[in-house]
Amino acid sequence: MAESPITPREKDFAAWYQDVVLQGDMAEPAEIVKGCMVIKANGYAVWENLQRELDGRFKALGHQNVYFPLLIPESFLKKEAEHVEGFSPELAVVTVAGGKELEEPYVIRPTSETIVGHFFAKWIQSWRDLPLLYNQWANVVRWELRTRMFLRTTEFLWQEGHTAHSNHQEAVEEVLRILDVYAEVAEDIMAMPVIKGVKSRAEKFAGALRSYSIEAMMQNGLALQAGTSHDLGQNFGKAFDVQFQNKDGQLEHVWQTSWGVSTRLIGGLIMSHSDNKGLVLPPKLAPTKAVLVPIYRKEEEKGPVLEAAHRIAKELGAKVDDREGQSPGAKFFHWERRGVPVVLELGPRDLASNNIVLKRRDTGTKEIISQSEVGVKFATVLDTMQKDLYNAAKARLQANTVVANSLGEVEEILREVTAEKGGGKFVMAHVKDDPICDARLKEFKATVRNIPLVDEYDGAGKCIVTGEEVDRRVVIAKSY
RNA sequence: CGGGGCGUGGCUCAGCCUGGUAGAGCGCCUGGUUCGGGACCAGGAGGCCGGAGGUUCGAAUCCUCUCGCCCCGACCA
Repeated sequence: MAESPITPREKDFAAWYQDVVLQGDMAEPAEIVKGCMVIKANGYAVWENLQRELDGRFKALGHQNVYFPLLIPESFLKKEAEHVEGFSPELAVVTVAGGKELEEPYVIRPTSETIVGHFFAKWIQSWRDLPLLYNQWANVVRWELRTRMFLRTTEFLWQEGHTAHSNHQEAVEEVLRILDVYAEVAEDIMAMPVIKGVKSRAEKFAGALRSYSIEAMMQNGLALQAGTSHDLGQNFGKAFDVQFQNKDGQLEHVWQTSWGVSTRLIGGLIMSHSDNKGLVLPPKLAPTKAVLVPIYRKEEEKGPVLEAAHRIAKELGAKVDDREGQSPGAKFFHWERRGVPVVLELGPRDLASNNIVLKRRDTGTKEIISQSEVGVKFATVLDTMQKDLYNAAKARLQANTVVANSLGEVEEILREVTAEKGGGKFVMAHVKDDPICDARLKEFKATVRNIPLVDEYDGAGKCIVTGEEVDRRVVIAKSY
């Protein structure tokens, strides 16, 4: 990757984002495959870290990993009416295989509820078989009309949880438990504050009874749906005849859930923290937490500097950038744009004074510290940086969240921010959960992001569209 | 899928209007001097101009089609 300038964020947010992804060596468009991307080593390492965090939490809650086929018989999609309606426009279908036209085409999975339903029906007979708690790490394909790296690509990586329960309450508890896991990973690991809530009926997953989401705000004020958890009710249970015999000997359809987060999280991560110098990664997710740049001018300085550099780097688990023929300055820029949280400088002056220079990626502040304290200081800085990134994002979310009490006010606020290069705000207003209301908001190119689980505002009020009483304000925003 | 923009060495782009067989800067390779925020000198490698047709004696340049990327919209994690 040649290192080129990064478009300033305030000049063109979309161009900035793309530059950061490219210059941070996270991914690049797979220009030979429409709408797809190559996730590069630096990006994939972040995904692996996210996988590790999520997978451990899923397993701690009793889930097991499984793997279902990539190809799904086309007829499966049609078994749940709303599901097929929601997904058919974005399906990729295999009609020829082995040189022959297939009798029944396969769709490449856009999600796996249908094929999971089929197998759940085989595996579940008794209430003793429940709950079934599965997760799968997989790729899916959705033929999108417009793509952006990480945020929306034709193929993407995700995890999809699929569970079956003997009653609705237990399923709902599962849905909310997972939503908490998502929020925890987003906030504690990604340093990305989110709002947990219920999707409006108009925005819910095709085939679900209810969808829940975590919504994050990007640096331009647009919303990003960062994770979803669905209460599928008995819809798929009925469509695929997933039945169990209850304790009374009666046959019942199971209650299912499904939930997922994808590589989109990486897009959210980038748009939450990065700056005009490039990528900024929170310490807990950064593949490389620190790089040490050795500095020497005379040949006789080289040996001692490198020796000390490797000794200190080993102690910290840092990487030494000992490439020849690159000036220290060039190295600083290189690691800066790749989002490495801490860059250490060690030169003859430091050797003489037993010091080392430590620089934070987020604030850009340099600190000269004693070599004997570097271990403790390093850990503290990573910890502080993790917290500071979260706090900054949280402050931005709060600063850009406003209250509106009429449709006109919502329009006004959104029009104002949109005028500034496609920016956005979160507008809190009373809106009834009715597709008619969603449709009105769509006129402002905004949607109900979700109805927060926790009401941080002033309780009930009258819907700004219908005038009917609703119990709390919802989040309205333009979104990715 | 509609509207707009863009595809020329690895990267950023000039050349196209007015056809004559390809350039610059950066990067890369070799050697040397450098090294505390993008070093310098010398030498060198690298491009059938996104692809396919057409017009022409001759096409990066003109025409048609096509593929991809970016932006705006409609659809969506």
